[in-house]
Amino acid sequence: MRLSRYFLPILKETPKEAEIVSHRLMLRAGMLRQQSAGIYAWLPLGYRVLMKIQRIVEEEQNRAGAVELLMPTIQSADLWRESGRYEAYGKEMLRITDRHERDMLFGPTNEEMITDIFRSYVRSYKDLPLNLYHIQWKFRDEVRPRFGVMRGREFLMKDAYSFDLDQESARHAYNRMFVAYLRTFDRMGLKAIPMKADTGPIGGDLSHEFIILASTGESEVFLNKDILDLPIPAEDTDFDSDLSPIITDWTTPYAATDEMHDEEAFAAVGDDKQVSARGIEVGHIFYFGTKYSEPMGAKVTNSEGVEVPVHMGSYGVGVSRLMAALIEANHDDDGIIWPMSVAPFHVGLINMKPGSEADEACESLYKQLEAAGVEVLYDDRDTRAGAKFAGMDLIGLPYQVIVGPRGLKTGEVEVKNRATGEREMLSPEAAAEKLIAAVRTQS
RNA sequence: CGGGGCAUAGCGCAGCCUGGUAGCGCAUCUGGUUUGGGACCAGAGGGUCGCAAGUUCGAAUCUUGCUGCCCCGACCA
Repeated sequence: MRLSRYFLPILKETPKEAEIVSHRLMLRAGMLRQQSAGIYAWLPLGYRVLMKIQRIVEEEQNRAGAVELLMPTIQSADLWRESGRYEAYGKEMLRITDRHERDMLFGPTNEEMITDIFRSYVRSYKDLPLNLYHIQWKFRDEVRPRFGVMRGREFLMKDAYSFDLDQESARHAYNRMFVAYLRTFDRMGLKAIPMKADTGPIGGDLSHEFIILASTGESEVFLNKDILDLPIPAEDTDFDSDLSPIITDWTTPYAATDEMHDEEAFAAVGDDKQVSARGIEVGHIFYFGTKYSEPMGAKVTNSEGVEVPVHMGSYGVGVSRLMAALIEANHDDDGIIWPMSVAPFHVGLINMKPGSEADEACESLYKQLEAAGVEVLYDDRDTRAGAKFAGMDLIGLPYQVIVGPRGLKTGEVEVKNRATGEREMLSPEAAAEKLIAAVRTQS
C-alpha cells in the first residue's frame, strides 16, 4: 500500500478524552474514531489489525473442531422470553421496536439464538458433539463505557457454543476450548493466564477467565509465577484425545482474580513465587449444563431412545478488546510495537527523498516484498524525514526500511527493528531476504 | 445509578467573572527558503460560540431548560 493513496489520519496531539495508553495510541495512529459514547468507527489501519486478530481466532477455533456460522445482530424478543432472560437482562440490553411494534433487541450475546438453531435441526445423539461459533458485533448498554474499545458498548466478540450428550463429554468440549484459547492468545504474542472464575448459580469448577497482565487492567489478580512458564500446546495437538493433563497443568498453579481470591491458598504459594498484578479479561469459558436447553427444549434422543436436554457451554473472546490489550502489552514512548502476527502491515518502507534515485530502489523493493507476500506500507509522500520516522514509529510496524540517497551511495538501505531499535545497513537484496524470512517465521 | 466537570475553526485551548467588531497554537491551502528524527518566513481560507427559550438597545459572555461528551465510584467480553 502506498501511503500517498491510503487513509491514515495520524494525530500529532493527543485527544483529551483518552485516558489509557492503548486508547491514546489508537486515536493518534489513525486506527479508531469515536462516533458516540462507547461506539467506534474502525479506520483502515485499525480495521486491518481487527481482521488479523479475527483470523487467528478463527483458525484456532476451527483447529479445535468448532464450526463457524454467522447470526444476526438484531434478535427477536420472543426467544429471550422463552429463556426468561428478556426481563432478567435489565438495562444493559438495547431494546428496539420495529415498525410493526414488534419487540426486538440488539444482541448482547447469542445463547438463545444458537439454542433455537440447534433445536430446529438436531434430533439425535449421533450428531453430537457439536460446537458452533460466530464472530459478530454485540451491544451492551454499559452504564459507563470507557477506555476506548476496552469497554465499549458495541464490541466484536467471538462466541462459541458447545452441545453434548452429558456432562462428561461437555467437559471435553470445554477442554478443547481451553486449549484453543491458550494457543490463540499465544499466537498474538500475549501471555494469557486462565483463572478460575465464578460459575454463578450452576456451580462446579467449569469456568475460567483468560487474563492478560497489564498495569491498566480492570481487575486485580493473584498468581503463582510458575504458570508464566508453562508450555503452550502445540499446533498438532490432537483435540480428540484426552486433553485433561494439559488442563491440569494449567489449573494447578494458583491463579485467581480478586473475586475468587483465597488468601490462604495464595500464602501457601510462597513469597518467592507470589505475583499480584492487574489484568485484562480477554476470554471467558463456561459450562452451564442445561440452563438454556431445558427451558428452550433443545433435546436429542439418546442411545436408549430417551429424549434428553443437551449439555451446553459458551466460550467468548473479546476480539475488539484484544486490540486494546495488545497495545497495552506492546508499546513504548514512541508508539505501538505490533507483534508480527497482528501487525497491520509487516514492513514500513520509507522513501527519504521522493524524486531522487531512492524512488527506483523503493519501487523495486516494494514490488519484490509484495510479491513474496510481505505486506508493505510504502511511505512515498514528499514530506520531511522526521515526520516519516515519527509516524512510522507511532503506528508500530515490526520493521522499517529506510531508503535514501545517503545509503544508496554505498548501495545500502537501512533496516530497523521497531521492537529492539536495532538497525543495520544491508544491500536491498539482503534486506528483502531478511524481511521475507522474518515475516515467514514470525507470523 | 450516585458524585464532579466540559461543550468556542479539523485538533488543543483563551475569551465568560465585569455583555459592545470572535482570538491564539497546531493542522490545511499558496509562494519562497529548507530537507536523515514531527523546519523557517510571508500570505490566505476556515466559526449558526452544542440546541432552545428568556433578560437586554446589544448575549460566546447573564438566567432557565434540554442534548451530547468526559472523569471518579458501584456493575460487566
